[in-house]
Amino acid sequence: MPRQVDAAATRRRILTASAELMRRHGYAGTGIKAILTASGVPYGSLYYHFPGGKEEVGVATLREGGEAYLALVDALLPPGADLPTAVREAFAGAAELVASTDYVDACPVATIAGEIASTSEPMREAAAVAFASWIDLIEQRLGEAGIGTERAHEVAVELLCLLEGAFLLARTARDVAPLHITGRAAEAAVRAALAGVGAGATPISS
Amino acid sequence: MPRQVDAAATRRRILTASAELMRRHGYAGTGIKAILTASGVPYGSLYYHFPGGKEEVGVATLREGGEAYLALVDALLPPGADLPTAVREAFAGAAELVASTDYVDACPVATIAGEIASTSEPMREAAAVAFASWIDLIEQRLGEAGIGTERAHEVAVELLCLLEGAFLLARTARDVAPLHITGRAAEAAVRAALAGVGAGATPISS
DNA sequence: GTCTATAGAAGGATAGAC
DNA sequence: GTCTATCCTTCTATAGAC
Repeated sequence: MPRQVDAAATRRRILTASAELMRRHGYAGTGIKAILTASGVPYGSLYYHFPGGKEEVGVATLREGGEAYLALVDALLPPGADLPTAVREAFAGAAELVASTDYVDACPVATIAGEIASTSEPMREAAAVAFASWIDLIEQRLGEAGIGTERAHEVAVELLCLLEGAFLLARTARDVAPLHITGRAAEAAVRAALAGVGAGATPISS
Repeated sequence: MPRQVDAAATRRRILTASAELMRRHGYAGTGIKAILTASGVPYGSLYYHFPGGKEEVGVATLREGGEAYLALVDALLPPGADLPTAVREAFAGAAELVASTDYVDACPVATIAGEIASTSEPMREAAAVAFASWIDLIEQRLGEAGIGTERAHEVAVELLCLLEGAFLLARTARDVAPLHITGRAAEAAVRAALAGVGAGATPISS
């Protein structure tokens, strides 16, 4: 069935183009035609794969971005990693990425999410799922390091907020300084949480 | 000269409508016609006051939002305030605002900034100026509390990133929890910075 | 599954009367 | 300074051939 293979490839081409365009121009600023032109896919094919039209493309784009970044978090914070160091390096890597792409590539979800949070329920939910999945994974890694569940959740949220805020400031100012500053703050927050581990809770033994 | 008064009023009506619409639908998602309808201003008047068209309206909207929030920061963090408490209350107030407006009113700059950062230089610069003005003021207040200039700048950036990230997560998840979590983190960050004041630097005497 | 043509609405902007 | 009429482009979406 080469048809199915082509179909999957077409879908992927659409989503790749959509992600790239929406990251630069936002959701409302990205036209279906622009996605078609960039992906080399004709009009009819898009509506075959995404009968829900632009909004469905947006939802799928957010989902893909969410999964991609979840894999990235998993790679940057592997089980058993030295968390403060890993976190610092993650922020440093983010700074490199942003600068090397001339301040367009940052979070694949944030830009779209901020734009449609009060406009499209399906897209808002997809973005919320993506954020929650990242927080859950970070929280899990912090928990494995001995930090209590509730505290681990708070620190995970804090780290993501620092990163998203820094992404926004860095792109707006065209300056990676916010990512380095928040990187240090994130490292400190993780260290502080780890320092509280010995007092009462059971630390990891190895 | 009642003409001038009316002119200023017209300009204000346009910017008020623009801010409200762009906060909800983003920049690209807000049409000139929608601004006209919402403000009750006719087509020609808008292009008289903003010859640069939509982009000039966007720049002015960002500028106004920046000034409004600068005044808000000034009110929330008055000179001589107990900073950890003031910061915690600021985040709590932000949570109330966001929830009470059904998760549409948050930062008047962030949503637009993320959308146009890679698209419109004039608007990007206006957003950057707004962010920088807030950071400068926060930094000044931290400095007045005895925190060294460099450290004060870092903490100011950290606080703003926490707030912006939390705004995004809260609006996306329709849940104010991120604002409460980051509020505690922000308070802790300020306390930690203040704790380091006595060691070498001159603390405020009063 | 793929492609083209086109409908129908909405977009930004301008001209020119008042 | 204000207002209306209108131009032209762009947008999303659909119909129907292949």
